[in-house]
Amino acid sequence: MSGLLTIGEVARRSGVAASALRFYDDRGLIRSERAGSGHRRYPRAVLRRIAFIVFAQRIGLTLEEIGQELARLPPDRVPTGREWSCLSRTWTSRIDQRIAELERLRVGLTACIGCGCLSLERCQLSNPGDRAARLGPGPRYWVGDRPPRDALD
Amino acid sequence: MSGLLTIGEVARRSGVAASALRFYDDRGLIRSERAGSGHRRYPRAVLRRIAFIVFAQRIGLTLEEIGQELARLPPDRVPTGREWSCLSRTWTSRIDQRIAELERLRVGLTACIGCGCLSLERCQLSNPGDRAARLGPGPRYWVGDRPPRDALD
DNA sequence: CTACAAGCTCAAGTGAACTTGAAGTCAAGG
DNA sequence: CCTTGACTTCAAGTTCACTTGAGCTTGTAG
Repeated sequence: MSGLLTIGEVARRSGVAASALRFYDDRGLIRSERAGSGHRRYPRAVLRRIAFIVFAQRIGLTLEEIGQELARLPPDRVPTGREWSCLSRTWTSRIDQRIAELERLRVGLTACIGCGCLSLERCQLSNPGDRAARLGPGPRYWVGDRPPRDALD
Repeated sequence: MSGLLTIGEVARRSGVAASALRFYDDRGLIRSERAGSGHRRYPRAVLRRIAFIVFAQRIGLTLEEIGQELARLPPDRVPTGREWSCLSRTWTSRIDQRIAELERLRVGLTACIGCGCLSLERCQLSNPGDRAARLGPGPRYWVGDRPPRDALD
């Protein structure tokens, strides 16, 4: 046992498909050495890195964002408490925001839609602090964006 | 004012782009009549239906699922309390599951990753009750699926 | 009557996160 | 030596939820 893992071993141990690992490799989210044969060889530490990626994805970060976080952390060292707590704070608040939204939705589910009043006018599921919850095009009034004045139904 | 709305009016009032409304229309999520000109005309009730769709999307349902829910509800009547509470229960439990997952992730964020122990072996972020959280391919050990016996790092 | 905004259809494009397939290479067992 | 399985690259395909664009028609204000 060389201490280096093949892509197949990493896939089996992490639960992430080999094709996905190659994809991450191409995007620079994980780094591999190459055996003489051209085959990828991963240090065991890659498993922790992959766990980090999967974890972050479940929180809701895109691979793009995850890449940025990973770039900010030390590449081959365990992060210090200080480094970690910074990242941790950001993510925690992101989690908390999403939980808050879900809780608002749950309230709306019984209190607003149930009674047939699901309307922009009477329901205040919207929350001014939540503007950034979703960027880009798409429906956003319900998640915090203000509807134009004539939107009331 | 005829009581019927054009697609542009619906778009403005709902905050959902006209192109998205046509898309929903094609998929049968909303229904329109047609003016003699061929232009879509929507009854005001469509706004409630759209609100329902947007709401459900934020909870995390796909349009496919939303279509099924809508099909089960009465097409042109406000649902009865019984009808509603059935749907509401399902969605509430879905929300609760997701919140529970996020809370586990938050704990993991400070307790497990922070201390450098982010490993399949020592961290028990996994939760046996959460198997169905994500179907299909993709990494799942961290969200509840059991890793194979040799996966420990 | 003429602009021009708003609507129509249909096909194709987008972006995220991968997966699949083709065509070829490498390592180990019999 | 031959087969089998694991690996390689690269291009193309997949799903979801839309958006964009082309080319055409309708409705309305001046």
